[in-house]
Amino acid sequence: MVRLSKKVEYGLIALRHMAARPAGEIVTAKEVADRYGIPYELLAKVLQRLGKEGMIASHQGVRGGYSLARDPREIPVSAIIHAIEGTVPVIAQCLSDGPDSCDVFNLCTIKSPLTKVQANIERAFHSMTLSEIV
Amino acid sequence: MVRLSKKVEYGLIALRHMAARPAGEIVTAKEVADRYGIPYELLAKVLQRLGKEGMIASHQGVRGGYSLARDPREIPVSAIIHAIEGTVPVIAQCLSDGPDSCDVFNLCTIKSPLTKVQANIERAFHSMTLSEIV
DNA sequence: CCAAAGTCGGACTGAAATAGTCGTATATCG
DNA sequence: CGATATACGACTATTTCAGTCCGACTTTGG
Repeated sequence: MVRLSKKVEYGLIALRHMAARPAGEIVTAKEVADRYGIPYELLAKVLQRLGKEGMIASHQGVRGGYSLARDPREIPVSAIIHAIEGTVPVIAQCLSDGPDSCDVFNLCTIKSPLTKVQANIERAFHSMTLSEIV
Repeated sequence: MVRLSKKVEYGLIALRHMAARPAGEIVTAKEVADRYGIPYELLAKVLQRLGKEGMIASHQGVRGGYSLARDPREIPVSAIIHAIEGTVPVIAQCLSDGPDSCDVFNLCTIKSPLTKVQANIERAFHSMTLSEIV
């Protein structure tokens, strides 16, 4: 399968929600969760993560919440995915770095052609910004 | 994560292996499994699947095995993925048809923009054929 | 005919990733 | 102080994926 995680979907929905209203306006996690039927606790974690990555600004306390930290036109979808998942999405195991890379795949004959496809996919995610998610 | 399954990787390796030798030559599952260190039983299933989908021809019996059924230049990678996974890879849950489609995602604001990304990814897989996997 | 070498195909198990929950701490405002 | 937020880690449940096992069928060759 080639599929984004629910976390990423939720993150995109929340960010879009913020982008669709006046810049700087504060939105709470609960508000978004209720609005879109997303489990609150899970969304909260996603937003915390996005906060840590500098994608959104967090405001604690009683009138707190989150607000977009950047211009939606300058936030590519790829950055959102990366912020939430931590790792860069890699199409096939034999392309990944680190210890779990090619153990079986020393003999892997597929590696180099797949890097091209990989590049295409990354471009697809990189060329779309939050502002385009209308 | 955005990643192909092992089955697809194994399938690609096997098909490439066949494409790299004289057309019509018969190759056994065991042969490929040994050559690339792939679990035999799993590869066998993948090849069975590819056979059912008409991607390769199966030959039963003692001198049996598999052979490519089509010109490698006419087999796009997308067809291979589709044959093995059964379903079309869909980037996000809200894009899929059927019962598990939008239950939470009626309110999903992300659907239409993601279809564009989806189309890009499909194009990436569609534009590469087996013959290009050198 | 029969045995060996193949494919065919479903049921099963184990491991790992993902989704979701819970509890508690901390900050802020009125 | 008390209500309302975020912060954060530990825990559980669910699903998906990888891999295994087993029995059946098919063909070739002796």
